Amino acid sequence: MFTNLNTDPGRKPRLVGELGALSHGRVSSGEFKYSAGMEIFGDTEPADYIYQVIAGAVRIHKLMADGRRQIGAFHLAGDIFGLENGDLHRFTAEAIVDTRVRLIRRESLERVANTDTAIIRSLLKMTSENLAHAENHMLLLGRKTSLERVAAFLLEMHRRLTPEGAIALPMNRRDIADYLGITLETVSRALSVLRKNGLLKFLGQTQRQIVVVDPAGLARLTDNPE
Amino acid sequence: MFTNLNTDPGRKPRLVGELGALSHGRVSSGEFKYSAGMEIFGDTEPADYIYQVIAGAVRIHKLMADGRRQIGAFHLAGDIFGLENGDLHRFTAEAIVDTRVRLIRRESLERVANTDTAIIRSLLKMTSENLAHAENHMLLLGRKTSLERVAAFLLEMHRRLTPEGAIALPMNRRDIADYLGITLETVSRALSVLRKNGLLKFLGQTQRQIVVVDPAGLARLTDNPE
DNA sequence: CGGTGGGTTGAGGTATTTCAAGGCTCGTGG
DNA sequence: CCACGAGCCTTGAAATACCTCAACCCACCG
Repeated sequence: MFTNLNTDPGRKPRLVGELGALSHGRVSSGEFKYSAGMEIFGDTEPADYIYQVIAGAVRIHKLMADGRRQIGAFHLAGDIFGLENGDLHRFTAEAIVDTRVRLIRRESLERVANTDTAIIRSLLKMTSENLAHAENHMLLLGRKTSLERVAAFLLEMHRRLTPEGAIALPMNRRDIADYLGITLETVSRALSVLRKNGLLKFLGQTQRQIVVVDPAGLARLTDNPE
Repeated sequence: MFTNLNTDPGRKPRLVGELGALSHGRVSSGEFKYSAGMEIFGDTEPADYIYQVIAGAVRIHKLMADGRRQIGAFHLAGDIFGLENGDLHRFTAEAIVDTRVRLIRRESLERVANTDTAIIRSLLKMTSENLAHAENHMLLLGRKTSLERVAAFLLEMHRRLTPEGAIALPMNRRDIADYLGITLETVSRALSVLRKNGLLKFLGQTQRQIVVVDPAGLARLTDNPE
């Protein structure tokens, strides 16, 4: 019943509002499916396309030589990702679950942008939103405790994929850990603490857990600007 | 002799290249001086101006309710800061040392941007550069050891304010610590280790230290994408 | 000169990591 | 249709990187 909360294709794609030209057919775009775990693009690859999640979930990350990983963001239905100013991608992007994605040729976007300032403004707005997210995430990574990080994560997911109140998390504990800069065991322990304090419930024991949170209670634990 | 390396007003301001209109006098701008420690703008204040460092150094930070601080970036001669997409600043900005700053009315920039796509493109480019910096910093804050963080910091400063090879750091240990998400004692210990390993020299014991680094050696210690 | 604002270093404490074991779910193939 | 392995999650116990607290030093300034 709750299984597809997060991948609901009925959700209104945000891009339509953001980049009017796309819906006017002035920019060439295609659609593509990636199954869980597939790489969408790699770090330092040429950024020939930008992407929009139609349904599913995507993680973007950086990897260190010894395997340490930092996930910079999760992208959910409606989100744009892979937008770069330079010629190369700065993250690797992978589908977390089976995911449908719209592809837009960058070249075609550039062409339209030359004559249409609204398009560039949209790109600027999206880049600014990514920047604001990264800035808040720096505070989390630099200064918050593990409990605060996990509370902030749940609040973010609550805000982004819950009209009703139940969250079906598409990502596993390792993904959450690499997003929050802690280990998967610490994530698990923090979730247990929150559950014991009644700020969190697991509905059903099915692999991808469905979660109900108490946003006001969690907000008291973190210092979230969002 | 090295005292003012970092605040050299002779350095070519980067803005001239970035925002041509400013040098054409089509955007109203003024100049202002802030002494060390002064606040330039505060978190959640209206973003009526954008700023360019002419000489000196600025830190921008977020503060938690209990005083924990995360510095998002240091801005040096030539850098633009305070550029927001929304109406409010998302950081507090303070002068680290005595600093000269150029102010540009946002309203006046907006007006020009309506007719000049080059301006919006410049804003997009600058925002993207800030984003790229934040993305790299997330990896540092989430996954690097204290030694790797300090090495990365020194490399960044080396790249940004050293044509010659000596760095006069404008910020103190607490600022560095809050930028790197560690404590000032840990910064100090890491610097001592680097010094013992010959990757770093202090020139002169004067309050604001001058530092000479071995970039290749430091690079081996971190995983820096920059 | 005495105080203040850095900075370094040591010793001990602690949050988080690491290592390890065990349980649950689900898909697959005998 | 059941057995089994793989993936995921949780929990415990021990190790450790970093933090906290504290002492001390030095440079600078009124």
